[in-house]
Amino acid sequence: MSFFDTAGKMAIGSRLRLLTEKITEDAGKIYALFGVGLQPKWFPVFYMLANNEALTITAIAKEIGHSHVSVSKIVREMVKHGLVKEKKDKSDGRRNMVTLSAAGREVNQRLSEQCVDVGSAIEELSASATHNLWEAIGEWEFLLEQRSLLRRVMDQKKKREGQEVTIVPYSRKYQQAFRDLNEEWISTYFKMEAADYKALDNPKSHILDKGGIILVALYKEEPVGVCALIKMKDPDYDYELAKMAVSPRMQGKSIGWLLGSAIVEQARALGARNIYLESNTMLKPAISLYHKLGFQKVAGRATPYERCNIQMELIF
Amino acid sequence: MSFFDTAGKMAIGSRLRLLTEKITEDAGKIYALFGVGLQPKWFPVFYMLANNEALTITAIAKEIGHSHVSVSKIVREMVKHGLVKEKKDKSDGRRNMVTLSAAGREVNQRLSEQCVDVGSAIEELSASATHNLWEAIGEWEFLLEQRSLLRRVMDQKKKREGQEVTIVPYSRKYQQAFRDLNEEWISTYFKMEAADYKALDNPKSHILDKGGIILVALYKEEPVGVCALIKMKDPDYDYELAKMAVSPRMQGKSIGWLLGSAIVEQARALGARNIYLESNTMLKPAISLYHKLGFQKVAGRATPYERCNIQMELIF
DNA sequence: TATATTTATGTAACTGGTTACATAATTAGT
DNA sequence: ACTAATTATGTAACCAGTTACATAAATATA
Repeated sequence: MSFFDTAGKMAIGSRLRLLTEKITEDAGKIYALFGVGLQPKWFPVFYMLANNEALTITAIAKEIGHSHVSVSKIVREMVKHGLVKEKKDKSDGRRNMVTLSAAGREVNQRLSEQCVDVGSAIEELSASATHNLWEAIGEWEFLLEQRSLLRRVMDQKKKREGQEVTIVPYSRKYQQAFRDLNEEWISTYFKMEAADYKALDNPKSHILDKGGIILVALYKEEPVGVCALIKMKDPDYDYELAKMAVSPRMQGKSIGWLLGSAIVEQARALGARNIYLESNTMLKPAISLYHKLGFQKVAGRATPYERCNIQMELIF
Repeated sequence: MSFFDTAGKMAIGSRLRLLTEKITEDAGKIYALFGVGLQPKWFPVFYMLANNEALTITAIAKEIGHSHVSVSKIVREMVKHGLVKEKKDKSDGRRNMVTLSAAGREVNQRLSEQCVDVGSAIEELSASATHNLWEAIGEWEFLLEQRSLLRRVMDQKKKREGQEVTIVPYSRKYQQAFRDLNEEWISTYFKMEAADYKALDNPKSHILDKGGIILVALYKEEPVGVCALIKMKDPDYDYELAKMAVSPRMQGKSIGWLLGSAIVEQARALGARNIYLESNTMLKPAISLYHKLGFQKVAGRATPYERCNIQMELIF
């Protein structure tokens, strides 16, 4: 069974399941060996009851990490075997108070010997291993609690894909993409306005020839994001960041951040004192991106765009 | 959920199951995230097929540690999703050869990216833990392969119970036990003989008063084993080890060994040159115990017992 | 060469859990 | 004081595996 050696970490779930199963199987035999009339799967519930006067189904479930349904079933089985008793709580009609019966307490006595032997067997096992499984499980539980495996994989994916994104300067072949990517989000959230058509249809004359810049983000050769830096005729501001668009199919790959920081870098290289931009508070991810890039909200100015309800600036 | 902290090692199965479950759950979401049309539970089978031209159900099962039934089901599901193909083996009509379909190979391409990200996520996770779960699992698999958990617990039990056994000298109150324990095994395997009754009914006059010794093994105050050292009137032998009996309900606690070595010790203290005994080869555990105590088979001598077919001696 | 054993696979039923949904009792918010 | 939300529990159906048993093909053996 070299599978786990070659398949690597992808099979960790499978591997854990197998180990769990092997241990559970032996656990069954161990209970039989000690002649304690207890099923292994009852143990967590039984243990909780042995160490508490009376507990509700839900309380047990929460403590041992099972679903309440599972606990409910187990309790039912144990009642049938005379190990526990159920009693409705007087002060709360929903609660089903479960307690160990006399027979259950008697079993608990005998169980303690088993606990000792299992404990020392595992102790001995751990002692002959260089890596402590028990501690390792505890750590994983903790680490996964902090940030789930899913989250961690998502982050890795983003990181890897981000490395596959390249930012290149605009050229004729990206004109269609420049228009389409912008039209896509604008018409999703708002309506295309006259000023949009002017800039999107004539990027060269309206942006580049006037001393502006357009950058394109490529993912596997395909343009998936664009961003423009437009020269402003304004005494207060040198450039405007505008027409930033990222394909919705490419969200979550930091493309916006890569484009944004590249454009800011270019502006700095061009000797800009500042950058201005207009947006809408509806576009939360965009606003938060601008924040991360260093932009700050500024008081209202005139704008040709109806959809603009927030204005920001970045001072170098 | 402090359960695992207090319940200790007895709950290791439960704890492993919970961790496994959490990981499996996230695994499902990860497959969804990558849009690879693969169910997590298919992975081990899929992986094996991706790395081998064609495999039989059983071969896959053996390699990934599932039952063949499970593999059979998984293959059926994957066939329905067009990922694999089945084909009867021409040279062996029982074999069902399974291979990846073109679609399956295509999925394999996309899966590789996922493998990379999952691999690095787990790598990163391991790096931030001080105890290496992966290695620990490997070690446990190995150690449990060597000696199962059941075996280890059995050994612990024996050891602990052995420590609770005390060997005490015979006194009047053990006369009944001395008789009953011996009669129990003799009449199970053979028939009580005249010589038996003589010794068992009058231990004082027949054994002790003639310079012999009787030892009793107590487990929780109860006599559970007996053994006699009888002075022999023989030029060759000083003492005979006889009437050794251990309650069948107390087997597997090394009581025989404790009694035997105590009696050998006493004989040595009495200045014996040797010990003689008679037994029957049918009683395998007894013979092997005598061997462990240092007894060797000797040639035939006269004996009052019909059941005797082997004679042994221990030379100091 | 006929028969017994082993091997490959499938079907049915079980197991130890789960989620989804339902219901009744309690608590909170106006 | 009433309605909405929450909590405790149960029932039904599902899930990913298992074992037990059945069958057919191949191999070993007398």
